[in-house]
Amino acid sequence: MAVANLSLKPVESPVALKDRIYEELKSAITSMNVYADDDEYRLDERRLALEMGVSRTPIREALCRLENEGFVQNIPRRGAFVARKTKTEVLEMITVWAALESMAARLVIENATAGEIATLREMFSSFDEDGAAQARIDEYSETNVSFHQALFRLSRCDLLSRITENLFLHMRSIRMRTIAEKDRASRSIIDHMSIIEALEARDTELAERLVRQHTLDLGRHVEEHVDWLE
Amino acid sequence: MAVANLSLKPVESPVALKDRIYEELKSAITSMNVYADDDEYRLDERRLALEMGVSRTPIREALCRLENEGFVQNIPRRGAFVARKTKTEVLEMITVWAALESMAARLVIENATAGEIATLREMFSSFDEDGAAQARIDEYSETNVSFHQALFRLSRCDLLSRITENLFLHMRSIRMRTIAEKDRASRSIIDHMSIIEALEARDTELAERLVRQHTLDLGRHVEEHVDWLE
DNA sequence: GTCCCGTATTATGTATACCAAATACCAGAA
DNA sequence: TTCTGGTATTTGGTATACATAATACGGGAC
Repeated sequence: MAVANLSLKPVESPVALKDRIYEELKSAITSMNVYADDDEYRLDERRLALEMGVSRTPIREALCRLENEGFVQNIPRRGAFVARKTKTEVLEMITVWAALESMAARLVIENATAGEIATLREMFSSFDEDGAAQARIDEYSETNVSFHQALFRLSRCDLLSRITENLFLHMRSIRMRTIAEKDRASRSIIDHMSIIEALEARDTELAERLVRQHTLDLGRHVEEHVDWLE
Repeated sequence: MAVANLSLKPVESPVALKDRIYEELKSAITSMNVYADDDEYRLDERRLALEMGVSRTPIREALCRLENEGFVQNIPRRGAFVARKTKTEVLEMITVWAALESMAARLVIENATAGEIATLREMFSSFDEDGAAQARIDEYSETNVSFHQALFRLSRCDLLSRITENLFLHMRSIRMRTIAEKDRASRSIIDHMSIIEALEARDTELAERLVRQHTLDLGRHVEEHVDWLE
């Protein structure tokens, strides 16, 4: 018997409620300015359930995941709160970030093609003129994040990307209050160019050191200039 | 009014059911030999609830946490299974480990006292004679793990330790099937001594490189010799 | 007026019930 | 005997109900 050779794609299984709620809450939390004031942001299960039109159960499962990822702090018998990182925790996140990204740089040199590395350079092509980065600071900030994410993608190591993804989201909250310090942009673009050059030259040790130093510099900057974290 | 100056410690809040279940399940999963045969180990919610004498709710919350940590794989509408890592995933874990531990080495040099570094050396004092490590391979294996954990502890970076803790647990399952390869012990002890010497000399770059290479070597070994992972 | 204690209320932790999807099983036909 | 299709059962996903701990509030005493 002839078998119909249809090219079928698997039907998408309906996404579970808890997963959609997780996404919804996560994006809500990461896009809010947690450090704007000193209020604690409480996440009332009952209220959330009511607002989202579901029962408490999937809300709780979503909060559980968010707690494991560090976006929510759950105090027994008290409830869930949007997590606020201490300065120490932020500095430790930056340290881990530095460790992971410098390893990513090594892997990029091992695994990425010259063409792929070239795409990194292209990302910054529109910021060539002096002061362009400061002038379009928001746009540059986006490119900045994309650059670091691309580095992880080109490393071909999923786990590295996955761990860092949450670190990025945490840092985004921090950045919301750090926009003021625009003078770092020019420094940043120089760093990035040096990193790209090291990658192009396939200089593993140099690329690794530059990436690490770039991130640790951010850490030092936070250490010295950020005084609004407990 | 005089205030009674009693030295009281906070009453321990009764540990929530879900947390005890989490601990119980985690230790059960990490101590079992997941890779012994090809069976899938199913975690039936109802059966677990019955066996542990609780309802399904706390079981589900515990499974949720374990899933986030990668010990359990939850297939929608199918149930929870003890997670089996693919070879790729194991290699990626080792890569991340290498990244984190080489950063830990840097921090040890920055933050640890000479006395603390000396404790690392002492850990291996009973394995001084040639072949002692191979002779008492189980004991050496324990010391081995302790050494790496101590390195993270001395780095004074909680986040590094915390992330690595789960990596260690995952690797333990792998090691259960790798005991056969005893010839690696002598190589391992030489590596560790070189690392300790670099730490004592406060040679950051060297220590970092040695630590990274030591772990990446393990990765290469797994890559080449482990054929029982999918 | 202030402080303390007891009660009421609220919210989390846990248990249970219901529903829908997936699998297993069985019967019937080729 | 084997394959197919339908039904039954199992099981995870979700909703709801109940119990208990924590907090808030109010009344009474000093």
